[in-house]
Amino acid sequence: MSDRLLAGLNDQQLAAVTLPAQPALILAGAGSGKTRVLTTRIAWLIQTQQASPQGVLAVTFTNKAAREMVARLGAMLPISTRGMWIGTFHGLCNRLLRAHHRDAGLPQTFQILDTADQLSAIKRLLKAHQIDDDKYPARNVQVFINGAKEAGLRAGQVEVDDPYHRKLVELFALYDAQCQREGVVDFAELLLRSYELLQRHEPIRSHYQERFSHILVDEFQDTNRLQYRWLKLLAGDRNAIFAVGDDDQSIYAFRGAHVGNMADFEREFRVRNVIRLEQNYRSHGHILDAANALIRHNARRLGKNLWTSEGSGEPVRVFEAGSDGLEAAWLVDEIKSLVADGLARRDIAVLYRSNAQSRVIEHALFNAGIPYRVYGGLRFFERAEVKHALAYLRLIENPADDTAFLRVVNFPPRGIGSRTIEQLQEAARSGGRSLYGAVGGVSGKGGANLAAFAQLIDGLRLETANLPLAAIVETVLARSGLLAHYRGEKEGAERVENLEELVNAAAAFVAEEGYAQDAAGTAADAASALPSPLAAFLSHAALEAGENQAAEGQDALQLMTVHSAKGLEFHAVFITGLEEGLFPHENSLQEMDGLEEERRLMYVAITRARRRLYLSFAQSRLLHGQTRYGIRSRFIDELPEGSVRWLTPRLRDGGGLRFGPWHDASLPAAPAAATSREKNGYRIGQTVRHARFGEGVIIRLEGSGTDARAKINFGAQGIKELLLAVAKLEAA
DNA sequence: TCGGTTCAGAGTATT
DNA sequence: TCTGAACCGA
Repeated sequence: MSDRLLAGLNDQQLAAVTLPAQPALILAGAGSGKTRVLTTRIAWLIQTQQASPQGVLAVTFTNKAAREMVARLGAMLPISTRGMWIGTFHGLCNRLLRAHHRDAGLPQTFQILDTADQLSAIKRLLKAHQIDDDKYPARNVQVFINGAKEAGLRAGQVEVDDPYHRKLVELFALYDAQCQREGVVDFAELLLRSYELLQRHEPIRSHYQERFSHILVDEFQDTNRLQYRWLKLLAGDRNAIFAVGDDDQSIYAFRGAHVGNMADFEREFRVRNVIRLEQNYRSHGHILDAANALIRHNARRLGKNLWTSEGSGEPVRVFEAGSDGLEAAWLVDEIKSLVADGLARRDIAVLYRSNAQSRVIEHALFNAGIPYRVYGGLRFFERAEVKHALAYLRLIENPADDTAFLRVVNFPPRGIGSRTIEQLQEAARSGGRSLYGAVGGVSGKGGANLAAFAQLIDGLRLETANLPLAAIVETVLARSGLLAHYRGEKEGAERVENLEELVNAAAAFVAEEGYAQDAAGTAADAASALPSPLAAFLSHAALEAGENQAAEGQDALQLMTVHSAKGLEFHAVFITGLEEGLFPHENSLQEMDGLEEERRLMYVAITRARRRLYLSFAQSRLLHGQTRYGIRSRFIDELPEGSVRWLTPRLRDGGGLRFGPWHDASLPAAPAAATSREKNGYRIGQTVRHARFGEGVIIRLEGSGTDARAKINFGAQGIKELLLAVAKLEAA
């Protein structure tokens, strides 16, 4: 059984999957089977009983990655993945805080502010304290606060030496106090708060440290400083962190990612097991040669070189266009011929550095009648009408949520204008209460309207108390007047649809996800009562904003930024706008290590392509209303000539475009699985000690009698095959 | 409260 | 050039 699990892994993958419980760093190149290693590792640990499903904690950055891990694990193991701690940093922290809300100093019903909610909370704060918003724009304050939190710092811990920053720190403290009063936490707070929870409460800390015998981290290069400390704290003395990442694909420094965490981890945890996954199962040789050559221009790397057992394939094609319009026109022609040759549109991606570049391309595609999908944009739970509905739901759960209150107090319009709101805010401030709590403090017509609104919320709370989640949502939509309001609007049809979709989402949440899922295996951890289905749904809405584009039905070309292409792969990839100033972006050149990050971004872009890669740039481009003349990106010149073919006269002859048949390389066939169980009292997964090699894990048992042999992974010492009769193994 | 006008800014993004 | 936010008048 475990042999089947391990079948088909290459040597490095096998070594990684079966490592002993020690700190390990896996440098997983693009397309090297990273997710497979992660999930197989978990399955291996569980199947060989080195860990129980409850004893594993696996953390990712996106819900998508977490879902994929759960799905693949479910396919590998006949166990329920429910109740396992596999999720995003934020999702897991939320779980921790829900279970220990009291110790974390939060109300049971605490709600999560998304980025937009946080910004409006800050705006409100600035207004209340009459801060000059020219000097302190809400956006900057937000960046400052989140930056501090992501570095693990509270207001009192930020060191400042000028009046400007002193004021920011002051606002930081006021903001935190406001959140505390309102019972809300922002994204960064989820992490910081749960870090502090573990740090300050020894029993809770040791409980989880003992429970999680194995911690696995995906995309380790993207962790920020706080996440690193969080992991370290949770790992305790055991230190069994299995970190998988690729420093060459670190492209999120701008949002706090600290690649240095990889080197820090290696040093601080004295990692003896650095394993490189360099065999690439995705791209043909020329594409990998281009990627390798490009990334070699970066100085600070842990070092890695991708290779493939497939052939060189086709060279990378480069096209020079006269203008951005002509670049798009060429793109259209090229895509048409790819499609004519039988390639599915969904297997072709057009990548660009910044969103604004999509416009010209979309225009050309639209005129040519080529179906396409643009990634990025508003997600389901971010739509105004959905956020309105959620605000009502939040108020039912937690009336002190002023952000939610202000969002819907006069929506749909009910005669509560800015005057009334000001009076209410004054009453709330002087009484030290929430807006909701201060409703009685406003007199006159506005006051009456406010009272009616408060009654509406109270009524909803009572009415929905015992209803199933979907019915709660339905009731709120009807009684709040939201549905009626949008039905009466000329162009409200889509909004009405979205609101109806919200009811479906609620029903699906209960049915599929099962809000009580968390409780299944973790009842012992949950010191307090479970959150209500409504609270769970609201967290879900904040933590998972949903799809960012609809209609995936038809076969459409894929348009996206290079950033959003990370982790994806396509048969054919176009990287467009390869001009100095655009890619690498001019703003990045001023930044510390900015150029290297841009180069990594290019590396990510190149390694998305399986079979065919196009690079293009334009001599002129309309930017901010003005024609800019660009020169081709240095990144093109950093590619090896032998792997590149110019389609326009430049370095080499132009030459006609020829297309070969598509070769689809499948993964190498898995060797036939052998069977083995216990031998001479040893079993697979067992940790043993060898006089010379130290501790290792048995990964295979073969032969019998005097010929009985064991294959053992000794981590840094490598994988050895030993005769059981000769080697003196002790059970560790 | 809405709708039009003016003005600044324009990079990448998940939770 | 285009977009979104802020602002002012009806």
